[in-house]
Amino acid sequence: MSRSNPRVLSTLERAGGFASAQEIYRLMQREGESIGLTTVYRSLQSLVSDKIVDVLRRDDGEAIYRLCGDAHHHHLVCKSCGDTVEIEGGAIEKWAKVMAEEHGFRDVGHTAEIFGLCSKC
Amino acid sequence: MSRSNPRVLSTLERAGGFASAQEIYRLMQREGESIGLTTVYRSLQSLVSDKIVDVLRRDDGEAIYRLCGDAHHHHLVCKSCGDTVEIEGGAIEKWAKVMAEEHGFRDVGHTAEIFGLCSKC
DNA sequence: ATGGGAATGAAAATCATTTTCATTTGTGGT
DNA sequence: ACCACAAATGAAAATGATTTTCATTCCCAT
Repeated sequence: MSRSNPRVLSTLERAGGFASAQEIYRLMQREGESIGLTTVYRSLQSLVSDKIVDVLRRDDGEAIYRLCGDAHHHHLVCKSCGDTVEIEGGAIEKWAKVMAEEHGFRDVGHTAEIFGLCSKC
Repeated sequence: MSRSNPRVLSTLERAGGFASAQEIYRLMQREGESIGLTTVYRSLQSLVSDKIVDVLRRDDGEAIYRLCGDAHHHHLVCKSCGDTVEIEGGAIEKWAKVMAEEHGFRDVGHTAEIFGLCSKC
């Protein structure tokens, strides 16, 4: 396994806590930091599995990485400007639990996301 | 511009109203239909711009096309054997609608999936 | 028939992401 | 200091979805 390169995290923070791997890489290059694209991807993967950042997808399929708090939450994403709101999903937790029980599943997790156009777009 | 090849739409319907371009292509091949991958992509693009189908993204970034107005459902997936159960998600629909309204979003859609271990695994 | 625009698809190009692998760096033990 | 070994790095190649190019085929109105 590999641990995250700290400069990647700090660049993501500097980018406003929301950027793609390619953008982070370009940003670091532009600022004279010497790093390989591979390391950027690896660091981001590691941050994701450590639950320090979240991954979402842009409309064009590119992955965007986003710093997030540790509380379990869901996202409301604007498909035009990418603006994201963290929302609470108590109803979902309950739904997932009931559905899982109903079908004999255990050890369950879930994903849920809402996307649409925000008031500005 | 190009118009959609009707066999693409009928294959998407036959696939349960929910599939990726590659899947539609493979399905058509398997059933002996002669078509090029390019035509599948072009037809899907055209269906999307005609608002006959919707496009979403899988977690891996692959685009999945879904018939609009299709009664949609969610999935309960076993992370060990991959077995999938289609489940109903009335609670989610309501949740998504409320959350969207609360934050001034419109034209919203959503994704939700539950994963865990099925009774056999 | 025939000329022109639309449709088609094979092959090449693009682009994000992952994998490979050889090299460098860091660390602990002696 | 020195050596061995694990972890980190990054260049280059591989992968896989999607798009573009372009030559060919199809269709339809004249």
